[in-house]
Amino acid sequence: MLYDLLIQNIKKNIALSKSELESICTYFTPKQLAKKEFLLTQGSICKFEGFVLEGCFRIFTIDKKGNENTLYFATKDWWLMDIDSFTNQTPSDLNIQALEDSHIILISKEDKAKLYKNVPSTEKLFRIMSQKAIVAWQRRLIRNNSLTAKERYFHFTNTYPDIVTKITDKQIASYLGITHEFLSKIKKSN
Amino acid sequence: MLYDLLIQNIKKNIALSKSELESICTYFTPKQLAKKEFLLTQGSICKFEGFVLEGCFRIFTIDKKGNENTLYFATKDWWLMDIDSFTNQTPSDLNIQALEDSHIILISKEDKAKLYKNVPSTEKLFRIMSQKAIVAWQRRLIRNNSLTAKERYFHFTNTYPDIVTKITDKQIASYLGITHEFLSKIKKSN
DNA sequence: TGATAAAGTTGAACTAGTTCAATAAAAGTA
DNA sequence: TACTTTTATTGAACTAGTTCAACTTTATCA
Repeated sequence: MLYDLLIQNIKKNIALSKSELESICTYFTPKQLAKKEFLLTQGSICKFEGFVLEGCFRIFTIDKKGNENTLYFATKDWWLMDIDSFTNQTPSDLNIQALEDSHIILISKEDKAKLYKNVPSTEKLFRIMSQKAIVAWQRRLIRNNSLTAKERYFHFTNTYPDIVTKITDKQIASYLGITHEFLSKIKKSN
Repeated sequence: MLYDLLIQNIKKNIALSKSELESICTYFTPKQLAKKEFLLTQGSICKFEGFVLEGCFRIFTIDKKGNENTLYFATKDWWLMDIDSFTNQTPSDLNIQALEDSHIILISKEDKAKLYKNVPSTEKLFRIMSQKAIVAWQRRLIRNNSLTAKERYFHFTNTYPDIVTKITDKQIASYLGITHEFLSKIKKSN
């Protein structure tokens, strides 16, 4: 079923009743995106929180020098949003682009508020999810400061072998914080 | 009063009743730390979540090469913990050290669980706090990848002028992800 | 107060990673 | 199928940041 993956994702974080899980699902609506299509562009307001059922996305910024900086990739079972823009309804710094034909489910800001109200245990759910995300961001930061580009590259390919098959080296480089030319040299050196 | 700062901190995130706020405070116990004293050391389990009333702390790791990597500094009005170790009661990767005589309040894992149960709105409070933290970590990561060391140094000193007065250049360097020798050269170059 | 440790500075040699430009390979499109 | 655009590779010159070592300044504390 459409919402099975979402239910499994929730269950990884918290034990909820069947009726709670079913209720949560009703707040999400499906959406398809074609390859290269943008779900969010820098400067616009993030009106949804998304969850990937199928496909792959890249979440990235473009800085003043024109360089792309990839924050993360989201495939099946990942969440998708600009938390800041979604929460405060302010212009986003992020771009979210489908890297292949993709299938997601979305919840709007208004429905998210209703969800918190009508299914109070979702507060705990999203608290736990957020706390796990903090840990992941902290670890990424430490890796960026303590590992070489080569070590980071191998950490990435070992940790996300499934994502690696869906993205270009240029995109990996923008995730690792190096130029794609240097990534090419890293790959050759081993 | 002892808990005024905590109450103000909570109010920045969520509107709670006076009784809820007072109830929350009862779960926290005060603790003093002398300069250089550790609240948490790498390998041990984080048994508390802390909030700084006075003083300054450094949260850092030491990697395999022996290099220190500062995750953040916490002064008055900052939270203090290893979320991962606290949540899962697993050995911590982090060190938390007082940089001056400090005054904090702590809540244990058991009391935090009781707090969530007895004051359900704290789920929302900590969800909101966690989401703000994610935004901050994401921005830091983007800055690290898109700014030069010199730009990061000035961003840090402009953003946290109060913290700068309490820490050494060596500690700033370990936060910026550069050597202290290079930081010294950055400072001279301007 | 003086002694000792720690932090900060400086310079020279080095290296990880960048920049630019040219070319090759692959993917998208008609 | 050929044409165009994007991605990947490679080399040479460069630069941001490191390493090491010597020295100076500032904290610490008995």
